[in-house]
Order: sequence, then C-alpha cells, then structure tokens
Amino acid sequence: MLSNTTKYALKAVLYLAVHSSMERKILAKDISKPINVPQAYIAKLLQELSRNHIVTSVKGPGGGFFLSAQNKRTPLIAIVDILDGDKRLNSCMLSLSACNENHPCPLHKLVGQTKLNFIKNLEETTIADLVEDIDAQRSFLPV
Amino acid sequence: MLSNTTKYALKAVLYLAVHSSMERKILAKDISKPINVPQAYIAKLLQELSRNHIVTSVKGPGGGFFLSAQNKRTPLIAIVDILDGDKRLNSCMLSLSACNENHPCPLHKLVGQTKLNFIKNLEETTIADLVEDIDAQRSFLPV
DNA sequence: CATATAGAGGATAAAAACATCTTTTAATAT
DNA sequence: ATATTAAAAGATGTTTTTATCCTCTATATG
Repeated sequence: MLSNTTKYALKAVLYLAVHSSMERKILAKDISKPINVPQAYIAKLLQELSRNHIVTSVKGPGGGFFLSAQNKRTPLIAIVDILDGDKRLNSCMLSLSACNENHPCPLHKLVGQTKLNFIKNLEETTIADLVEDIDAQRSFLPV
Repeated sequence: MLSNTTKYALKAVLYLAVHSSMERKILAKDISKPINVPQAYIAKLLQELSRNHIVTSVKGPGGGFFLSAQNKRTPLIAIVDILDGDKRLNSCMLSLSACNENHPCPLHKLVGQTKLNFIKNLEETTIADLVEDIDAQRSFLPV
C-alpha cells in the first residue's frame, strides 16, 4: 500500500517534527538510528524531501535538517505522492483502471469505501496533526 | 497491499471460475490474453496454484486448467497467503511490530479497523462467492 | 506403441526497489 | 582566508520482483 521508502520518509519526518526546530537541527546520521533506517538511505531520502520542501535543510557547521512551522502543515499525501506517485494508491485491488464504485471489480466491495477514506485522510491530515496526537498520547513514538 | 503476482493469480482464478469446468478445461496460453498477464508468467503461476490445490490441472491432449467445485470453495486468503505470505497484510502502515489497537503508531487511525476488516473479508469470502456476485451483476468481468 | 499435446520444473534474464559509497558544494567558525 | 562541517549529487552495488525460455514428464488418441 505504501513503499518502504515512503514509510521511511514518514518516520523521518515525524521524528523531525517532534525533535527538531530551526534552533535544533538534526544531522542525517542522527536520524538514522532512532527511526531504524540505514543511514546512507535516509540521508539520500532527506535530500529528496528537502528538494520538495517537505523538510528544511541547512548546510555547514551547525547545519542539519528540521521542520519549519510551514513544513509541519504539509498534508501526508504530499509525501506519498512525491515518493510513490500514483503507483500505490490506485483504488482498485486488482489495479484495473475500469474499476470504480459504479462498475466494481469482483474484489471491490472487499475493500469498499475504506481505501478512498484512507486517501482522504492522507489529504486532510498534516504532520502537525500527527504531532498533536502524539503530544496528547493518542499515538506513540518512537516509530 | 497485494503483490502483482497475487493480483494476477486472483484474476486467473476468477477467469477459470467463470469459464472453466472439468469438461471445459482451459490452456495456460488461452488465459493469458483475457486477463492481460504475460503468457509465460501466468503459466508458471498456474503451476504453483495447482501444486497448492487452488486450481486443478490435467496434462496431455485435452488437458488444461479448471476449477473443481471444491476449488471454488477456496477462501481468497489462501491465495494471498501462498503468494505473499504474511509480507503484505501486516496491519501496521509503518510496518511497526509494536503497533496495535492499544498502542497505535501515528498513522494507525488513518486506516483504523479497516485493514483488519479487509483481512477478515479475505478469510470469509470464497471464489464461489465472487462468482455469485458476478452472476448477479453486482460486480464485473473481464478483469 | 508412436506421436502429439500440454502442464511441470529448472535455469536464466530483465526490471524495479532498496541500499551504499565517493566526490562536490555550501556554509560556518576561527 | 582557511579549515571544518554537513548536506547535495551522482555513481555504483545488491536484492527482490517480475518475466521468459528451454527441457522434461505425463497422458490421450490413433
């Protein structure tokens, strides 16, 4: 449903959302361990997220990655879109382009409205929302 | 959520469920086109499905693949299990083993109870059930 | 029994996903 | 200015998934 890469990205962004700020930047190598993703891989991934304005980066001494207030307002779907494109979240279980609510494939009802809801949630939920949940202890880190 | 291979298998099995019988066997090469899966690939896949008693095969002239009445009572989860094992249907969006209803990861509520329902549906729905839907025009082939 | 048919099985190949490594560029502090 | 820090970028390597090919075996039919 989501690629490993997207999962890694979500974990990294959440970690930054909770632990970083403009005054408290975090090095790529220091994100790797707590989120349990290979260092070289997450470094590369953070580059792409930075290029796409999901995270903010600063080079040089004292530099690192962090999430600006604006970054935190990113809806989750943006991260999924950048990394998985439309490859994963196509709503049909059998990847049939002709399948929809009015012309359902045989498996359609097994997943029903659910997947569409999931996508809607990704669109409506921001990083900040997830952090709120964590702060209110409705969900948990570390991831 | 499901691998391509499993999707191919589901499509092939559905095709056989609707079009084949013991008296009306279908060649691997004649399944390929209608379900839009490479011929060599579906042939190989049918072998594995046959070994696992999801489809029935007969060698030699007049042979081919078909679904016995018993085959049609196979629950969908059996096909998923054989091909994807437990790799895909692990319930956590972030693949966290520590994540569950009582200790949800930050993304947990985005998919909620839904995924568990999907798995339950796969367990409770048989090939025959899907064919019934198709016959009653509640869902559509070709896939 | 000979022969053609059609699946079974093993080997191989191509593509995508996942992961790592090395060099370059930019920024800071001294 | 210079040295140091840390991200950016590109090249490379590995593993998994997807796909194809070729030979072997079983069976029906004349």
